[in-house]
Amino acid sequence: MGGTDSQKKQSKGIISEVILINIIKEKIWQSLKALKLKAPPKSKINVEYPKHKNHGDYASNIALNLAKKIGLTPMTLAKKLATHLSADPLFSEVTAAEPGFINFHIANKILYSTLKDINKLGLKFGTNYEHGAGKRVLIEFVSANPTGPLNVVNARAAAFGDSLANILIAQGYYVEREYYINDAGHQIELLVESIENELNRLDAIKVEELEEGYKGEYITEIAAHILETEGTIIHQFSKRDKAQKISDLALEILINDHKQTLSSFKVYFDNWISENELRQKGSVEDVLAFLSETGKIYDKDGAVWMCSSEFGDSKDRVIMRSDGTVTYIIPDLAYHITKYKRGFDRIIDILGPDHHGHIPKLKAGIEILGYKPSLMHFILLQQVNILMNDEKVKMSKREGRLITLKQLIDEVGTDAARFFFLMRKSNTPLDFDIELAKKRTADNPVYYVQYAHARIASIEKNARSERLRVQDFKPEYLQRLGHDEEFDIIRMLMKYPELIAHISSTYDVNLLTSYLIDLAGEFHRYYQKYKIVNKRYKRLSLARLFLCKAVQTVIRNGLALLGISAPNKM
RNA sequence: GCGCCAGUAGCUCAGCAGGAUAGAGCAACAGCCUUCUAAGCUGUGGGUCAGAGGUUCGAAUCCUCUCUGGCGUGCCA
Repeated sequence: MGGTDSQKKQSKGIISEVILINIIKEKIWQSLKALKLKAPPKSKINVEYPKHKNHGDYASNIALNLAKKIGLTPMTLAKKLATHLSADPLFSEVTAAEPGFINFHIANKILYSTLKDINKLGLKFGTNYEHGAGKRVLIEFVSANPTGPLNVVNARAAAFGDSLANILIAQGYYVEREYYINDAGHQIELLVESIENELNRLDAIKVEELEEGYKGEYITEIAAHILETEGTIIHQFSKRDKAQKISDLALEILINDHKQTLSSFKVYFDNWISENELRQKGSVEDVLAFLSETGKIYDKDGAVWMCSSEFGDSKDRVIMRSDGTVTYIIPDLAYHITKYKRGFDRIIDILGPDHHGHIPKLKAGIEILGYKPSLMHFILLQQVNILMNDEKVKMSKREGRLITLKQLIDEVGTDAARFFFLMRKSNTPLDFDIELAKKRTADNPVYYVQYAHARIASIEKNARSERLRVQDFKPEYLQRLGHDEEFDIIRMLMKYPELIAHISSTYDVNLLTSYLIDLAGEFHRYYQKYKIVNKRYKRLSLARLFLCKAVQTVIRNGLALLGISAPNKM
C-alpha cells in the first residue's frame, strides 16, 4: 500500500494561472521604466491587500520606498505612477494616497472575466504548475514509533503533512510523501519485553513487574494474537528466537494498524522506509566511517562524540555510548543521507513537539558529512490538547492512557478532525475540542464551510426545476451583477490562487482554513440577502448562478487540498 | 543554566513577506423562517496587541532586554 496516489494526481501539463498580484508588480515595474525612473528588481516591488475597502483592491508602497533614492517626495512619485497606470484597462481607477500609497481598483470587466476563468478552469483553478516547475520535494511526516497506536500529535502531523503535500503538488512540485518506521533500537526491545511479559501473564507464568515497559490494552491484544497464531510452543523457543518472533509479529500488527488508520484518515504515503532495513544494509557503519574520515569526532568519557558545536549546535553530542551501541542520531543521519542521495531539491521534515532539540544535531551532522543543510526545512508541530467538557484530557503513552487517532476518527469523523488540526498555525499548541468538533451547528467551522457548498448544490437543483439552464448562460449577463456583495465575493475568489502560492512557500496551511471560513461567510450573507433564482429575472438569475458556481468551485478545490469532502447534501 | 515556541477582546484564536481606522468565532443581549437547506443571517457592547527600549517616514509585525507559560536539553527515539 502507499501506492502512487500523489504521482497520479501530479499533472505534467503546465497551466499559467492568472496571479493578479504578480501582474500588478510587473505593471509597476514597466511603468517605472516608461517614466524613465530607476526601477528596483521586480522582487522588491511590494503589492498587498489593503485593510480598508476605500483603499482599493490592491495597494503598493513602492513610492514610499523609492522616493528617497529617486529624489522626489513619496506623494509626487505616487501621483506620477498613478497617472501613468490609470491608462491600463486592468484598473478602473489608480489613485495616490497620503503619505504615498498607490491604490488600485480592479475594473469590473476584469472581475467578470475572473469569474469566467474560475468556471472554465474548474478543478484546476488555484493550480500553478510553473511555481514549482517540477522541483522534487520530499515530505516526511507522522513517522510514529511502531510501539503503540497513532496518537493525536501523529494525527495533526498526518493532516498537516498531507495537505501541505497537496498544496505543493498544486503548485507544480513533484512531491513524495514518506513515512520512516523506527523499527529498531531500544524502544523495540522495550516493546518486545512488554509483550513477552504479557504473554507470560496470559499463560499464567510468573511475571516480573517491568520498570519502563509499555502498557495499555493493545499490548494485551497483540499478546493474545501471538498466542492464537503461534500457540504456546513459542515459550519453548530460544530467548533470541522468541524475541525475534514477537518483534516481527508485533511490528507487523502495529504497522498495519498505522497504515489502516491513516488510510481511513485519507492519508497515503509513497514510501515506507524501515530503519531496520537501513541498518541491515550497513548504513550505520557507513555513517560512522564517514564521520571518522571527517575528523570531526573524538573519544571522551568512554563514549564517542561528534563536534556538532562547531556547526551551530549548542553542544557536542554523543554518537556512540560507552557500551558500544550508537545513539539514535546515527541511524537518523544515515536515513537523511538517503534523502540527499535521492536527489531532492527540498527536504521537508514535519516533527512533533518533543523533537525540536533534534534539529540542530541533525543539521550539524548533515553539514559535517558534507551535505547542504539549507535544503532541509523543518516544521515543528506543537502539542495537541484534547478537550472534553472543557477539561484537558491527560495523556500518557507509557501508561496506555491516550486518545488515539482511531478513536478521534470514530468520535468526530475524518472531515472534522482534519479541519480542526489545520485551523491553527503549526508552531502553536492546539486545543482540540471534541464536543465542538462533533456539533452539527454553526459553531462548528467545518460544517459551516461544507454547508455553503451543499447550499449551492441545492440552489442549482432548484434552478433546474425552475427551468434555468446553464447552457442558456451568456457572458454578457454577468454585467447584471452589480451589488457590493457580489464584487466582494469575486475579489475574494480572485485571491485564491495567490493564497495557495503563498502557502506553498510559507507552509501556513491554516491560512487556507480561515480563507474558506471567510468565503463561506461571504456567501451565506449574500444568500440571505439576495434571492439567487428568480423566474422573473432569468438573466440575473443565470449570472448569480454563475457566481455561485465559482464559489462552489473554490470551496471544493480548497477542501480537496485539505483532504476534506465537499458534500452536495447535508 | 542554555535552546526552541508562544503571550493580541471575558474565552479560543486570525493578522506578523513592516504600512494607512487591529479582525473573526464563542460567550452576553436584541431581532429574522407562508420565499432557493435557520447546519443560515442581522444588530449591540468589548483591546495600553505581556512590559520597556531601539530601527523606520511608518511597528501587533523587525532587533535587544525583562516578565509569564509550554517543550526540549551528554549516553530514550
